Amino acid sequence: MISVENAMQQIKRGVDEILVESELIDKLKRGKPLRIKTGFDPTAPDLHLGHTVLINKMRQFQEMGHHIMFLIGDFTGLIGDPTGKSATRPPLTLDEIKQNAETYQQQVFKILDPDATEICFNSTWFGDKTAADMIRLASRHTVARMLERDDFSKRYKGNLPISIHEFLYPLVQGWDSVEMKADVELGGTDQKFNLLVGRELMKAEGLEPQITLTMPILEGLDGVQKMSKSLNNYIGIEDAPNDMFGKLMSISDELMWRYFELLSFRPMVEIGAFKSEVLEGKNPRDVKYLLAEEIITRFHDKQSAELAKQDFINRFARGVMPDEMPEFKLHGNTGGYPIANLLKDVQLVSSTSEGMRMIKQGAVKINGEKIEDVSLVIKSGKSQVYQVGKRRFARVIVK
RNA sequence: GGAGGGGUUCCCGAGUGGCCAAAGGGGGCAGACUGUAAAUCUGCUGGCUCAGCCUUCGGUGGUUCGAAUCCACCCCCCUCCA
Repeated sequence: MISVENAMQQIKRGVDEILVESELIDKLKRGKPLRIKTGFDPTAPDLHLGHTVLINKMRQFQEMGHHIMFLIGDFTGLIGDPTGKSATRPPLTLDEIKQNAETYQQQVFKILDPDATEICFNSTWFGDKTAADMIRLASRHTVARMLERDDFSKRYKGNLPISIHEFLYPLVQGWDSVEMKADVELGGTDQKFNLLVGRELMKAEGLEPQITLTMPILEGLDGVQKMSKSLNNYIGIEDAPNDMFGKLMSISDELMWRYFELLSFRPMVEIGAFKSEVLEGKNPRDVKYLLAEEIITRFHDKQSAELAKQDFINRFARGVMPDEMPEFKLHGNTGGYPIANLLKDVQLVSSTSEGMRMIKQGAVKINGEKIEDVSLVIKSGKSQVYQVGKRRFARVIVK
């Protein structure tokens, strides 16, 4: 095992806060593998890079030889985590939870070593708890303390609803730590409150309290709001290589360094070297290429990464049309196919109104030539390439 | 249980009988500029068979030539009192 000092240095990469750091050092000094807990709600079956910040940290611990416990909150999923929500979250059904949990595992093992990861379900110990048990657990915390939580107090002050069951969430999550005898629990910064409840419950049960380690929430493609599916600013780990490449290239230079720190497995020294090169005049785009290639290699493979890069350069740096694009065969009326309908029917736009707007704005091209006539009718004939904006293409033949 | 406030388009929020497909902002999309950067500027932002028509302001029903706006009942949220 590596030295404690060295380990701490690695562990602290990208971390937001460790509570309490000295306790973690003590635990590491014992030289035994630590029990590392991370919990996930089975709510979002499609993982994106934001989720992987935490998983990367787990992997790091795993590589150092610690025991990784991946907790699937199948019981907590019934509650719906109130964290960071400005509204009550609808609870999931059992079926949804089961299915999501499956998908979760498949995706997570693109980063973690499945053989060295323990998967836990909190229904194991909560499933047969009685109402009386829950009341006992609920008595462990006060309303005032709960309301200290940022998201609760905001909602409370903002006259927004908070359901009683949402108060149970942190308690249940905390109890998981007791059951799992966690040494360290990892979570996003928004989880800090929940993680600390775990600490307290462990103390109250006479256990050594867990260390809490929080990771920052990754910003989405816009660089401001957190990466999330609902904001549509995410890169899914199952996104196609070309999509990943494009999305990664579209982030700002500033954000790129953040992505390097939190998503890349390159040592910080190397990343620091990239930074100096850019300061000395290297085009940040070229460094961004490296990031994109690394990420795509991780979730697909090296070859796909290279192809994606080539495709990107052809398409955007040289303005070549992509080789692959969706193809459609349409059957027009005798009069032909009105352009706006055609664009809608091949899903380049979501409505004919939008199609017309796009034409008026000069965003629509046929075989690379801009069209201006909103009422253009496409006669049947050979296949042509239709383009809306810079990224949306389709090859269409009207019969 | 009582009193009061509120529910508007993707989000926030203005709108109290016709000039309302609904101000303003955010977000999004497109164009210019670029490295598909970012920032900035400009335009667009319900749908359709698109100079016209159709559907939308919590729900249902009503008043009216005409309703997001007025009335009735219902549903939901918040505040204060109990």
